[in-house]
Amino acid sequence: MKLIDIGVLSEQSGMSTSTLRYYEDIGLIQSVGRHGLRRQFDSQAATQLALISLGKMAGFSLDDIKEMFAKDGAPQLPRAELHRRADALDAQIRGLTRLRDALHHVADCPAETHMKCPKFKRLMDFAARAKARRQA
Amino acid sequence: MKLIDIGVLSEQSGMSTSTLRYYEDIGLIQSVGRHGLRRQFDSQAATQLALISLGKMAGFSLDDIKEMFAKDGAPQLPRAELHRRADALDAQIRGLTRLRDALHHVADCPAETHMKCPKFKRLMDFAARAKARRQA
DNA sequence: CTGCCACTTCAAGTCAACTTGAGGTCAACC
DNA sequence: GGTTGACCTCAAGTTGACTTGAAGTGGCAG
Repeated sequence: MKLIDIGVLSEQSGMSTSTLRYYEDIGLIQSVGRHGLRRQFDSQAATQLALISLGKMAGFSLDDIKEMFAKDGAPQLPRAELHRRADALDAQIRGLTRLRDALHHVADCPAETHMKCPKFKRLMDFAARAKARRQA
Repeated sequence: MKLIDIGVLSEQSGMSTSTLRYYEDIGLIQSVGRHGLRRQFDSQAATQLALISLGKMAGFSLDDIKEMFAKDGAPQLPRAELHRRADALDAQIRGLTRLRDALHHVADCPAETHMKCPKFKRLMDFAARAKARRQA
């Protein structure tokens, strides 16, 4: 297994070396050795960082991500919980799709006020309902 | 136009009154009067909060959201920029879809290590590529 | 008219996720 | 063998987004 220097991993992943050190501190990733003082990682670290990156995109906290995947990308949680989180993600994806549509809409709609436009109103009604559900 | 008390808006939106005051402080929403000391809002405020809610879901900062929509939900930015942001959202939606699939996968895949599973590898390859693009 | 309670202000506190600063180390290139 | 540059540690600082605390106010039910 060939090792990669923290600097290389930083470049590959787009995360600063201080972030990588921070992630190691909190136990999110592991280095497998040193070259002089410099941390060395194996190629699994790149996979982990990819997962972390996706998890952050989805709005999960680092703690959430930490308990979602073990260091090898294996699941840390019971199946049912993982499916539950995946379903929550689905709801979020639907919300984002609405926001994307709303953005395209306000960019192009000729109605002088958006609340007069039935399409926009539908999008906002959805947002209101989504919010109410989240609160419950 | 009938006015709603901050407490009612708080209940409707699922945001605490202190959050609503904070949002008013930073200019994200506007109250239209007082009943005694209590802020009163009009029904547009509910729409704004719906947009704010969606924007936060998408990972936009409050500042981003503030410049994206004016107080009536009208676009604050040039069309091209709004479309650009919508496209960025699209990329994010694709990433979240992959994460959702990855979650379902790790929950169910019988392979003893995930990196041995071609399906999982494909998902992670995507994540790595997405990250590289973002950095550029 | 007296409580009560949800609001009010304003400053300070909190939390996650990093970043920065000071002072130090070491492999590699000249 | 000296310089350099990217790393090292550890503590402290920063940012965004709120929340909390203390002290006060005012409409409304009884």
